[in-house]
Amino acid sequence: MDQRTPVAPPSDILLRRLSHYAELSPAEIGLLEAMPLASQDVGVGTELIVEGRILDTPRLLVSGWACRFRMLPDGRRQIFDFILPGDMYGLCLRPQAIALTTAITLTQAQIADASALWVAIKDRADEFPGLSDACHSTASLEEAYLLNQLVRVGRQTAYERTAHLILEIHDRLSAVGLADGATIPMPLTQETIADALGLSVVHLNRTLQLLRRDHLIESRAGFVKLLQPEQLADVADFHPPVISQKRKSG
Amino acid sequence: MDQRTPVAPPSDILLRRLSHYAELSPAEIGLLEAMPLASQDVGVGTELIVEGRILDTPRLLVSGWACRFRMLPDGRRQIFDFILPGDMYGLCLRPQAIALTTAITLTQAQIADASALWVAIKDRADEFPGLSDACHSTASLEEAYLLNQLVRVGRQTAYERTAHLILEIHDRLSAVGLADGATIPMPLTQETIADALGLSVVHLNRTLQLLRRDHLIESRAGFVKLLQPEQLADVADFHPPVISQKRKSG
DNA sequence: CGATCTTTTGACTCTGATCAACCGGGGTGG
DNA sequence: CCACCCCGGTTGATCAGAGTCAAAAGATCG
Repeated sequence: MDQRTPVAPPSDILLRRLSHYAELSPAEIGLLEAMPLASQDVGVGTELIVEGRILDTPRLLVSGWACRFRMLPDGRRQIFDFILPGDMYGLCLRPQAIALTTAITLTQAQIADASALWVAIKDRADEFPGLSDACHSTASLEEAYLLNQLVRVGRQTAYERTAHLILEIHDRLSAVGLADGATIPMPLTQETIADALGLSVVHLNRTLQLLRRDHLIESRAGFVKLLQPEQLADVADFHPPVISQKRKSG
Repeated sequence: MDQRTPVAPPSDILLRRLSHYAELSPAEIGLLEAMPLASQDVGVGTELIVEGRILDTPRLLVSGWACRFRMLPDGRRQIFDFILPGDMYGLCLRPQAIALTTAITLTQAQIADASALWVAIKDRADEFPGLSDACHSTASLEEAYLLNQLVRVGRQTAYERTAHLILEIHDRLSAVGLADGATIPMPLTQETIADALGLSVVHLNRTLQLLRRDHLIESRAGFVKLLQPEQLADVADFHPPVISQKRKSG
């Protein structure tokens, strides 16, 4: 029944994630592990961020999926980005910033407080250079995803957009160890995906069928498998975001 | 011939801009005025930011327009946002961040170095709280514009998008005193606007004609006039971004 | 006064939206 | 246990918004 990640301390997924972006010292790893292990369960549709409120309670999405979005008066919805397991939200590098969008959970989810991490990189950045770097990297990534989203929605065809989004999600889930090779969980309804891609549900459905018929993806009950990642990346013009200069050369 | 802003020190436009977001102390105003008055002239198509390069040279666009964009391999272009007079660019609150997009000038432009401001808010934020606040606000605004852009392009019709963008630009130009009431300079070609709105030039042209026919705007040689701003805001569902809590109440 | 760029117009196409109905599974309540 | 219902996915038919192609008409600029 419960399809959430098998029991693992909240710090685990975050540790896995941040390690990708910087070398973490034992002290830093210690800090992550000392972060409150208690995580809270919330149901579908829970508001994680409320537009207009001050962003002062950094949190970690331990499991489950969420999204940031905006509604138009007549019910049209645009999803800006997805918040995936291991992502932090409700924080902003700018002090006293207020939330520009609302965010809600799209599945059951577990959330944990991330204030400790926040304090560490904010007030004691020099003690925790790795954490600081890694958090800055995740902020850059978020911006990169937003730009990708804009290109998808603004200039790509339905076919390209869909492929591109799938690749991006695969990339992100891989980074936190939630991809099983080319197979990723896909708990989103087609309606949700459509609202992210700026398409109608019906058209998205047909586009997915096309991708399947072209043997680029395979999808069954809550999962998507990338059959030919290279071709897919080719049609979508997908490039994993580059957010830092290579530090090691030669 | 030369339609740039009448001679005014570079610090002027920035001062006008930042004063909107925070009370500036005499010391802070002094700092802005002491910023190198020398501004450099550059032609159309000059690269202001190069994707992949480290963002370490904060600059001020004193006059002229620019944009950030990305190209697809087959020539399609998505413009992410516009850089207007009084905007800063080439900086990032995150240290050692690398540019996620390229930016080029769309008109002749004047640019000035903004390192002084940068140093002030970065290393001596407590001495310059107003400047610091104001700069953070502009960063938030940039993000808000990006989100607006996504809604336009993802969920609005051509008619709505066009109206929305015009209103946003009017707002931004007003903030730096470049709007003459409801009339704003519009140095962009329709091709450029189309690339921002995710439309074809032909369709944008027809959409503009519709807006004119509906007496919502008027446009002539390099200028646009908003004839019925309220109606326009209504069709576009336009709301000026709110990026800070009201500080004064009662 | 050409040459080039931008805007405009016309005709046609097509991608993607809309409307409506149906299917299938899982939960629920009688 | 079964009927019902609701939700999400699928299909079909039709429509319309927006793209494409092509060319003309204005602007601008050496």
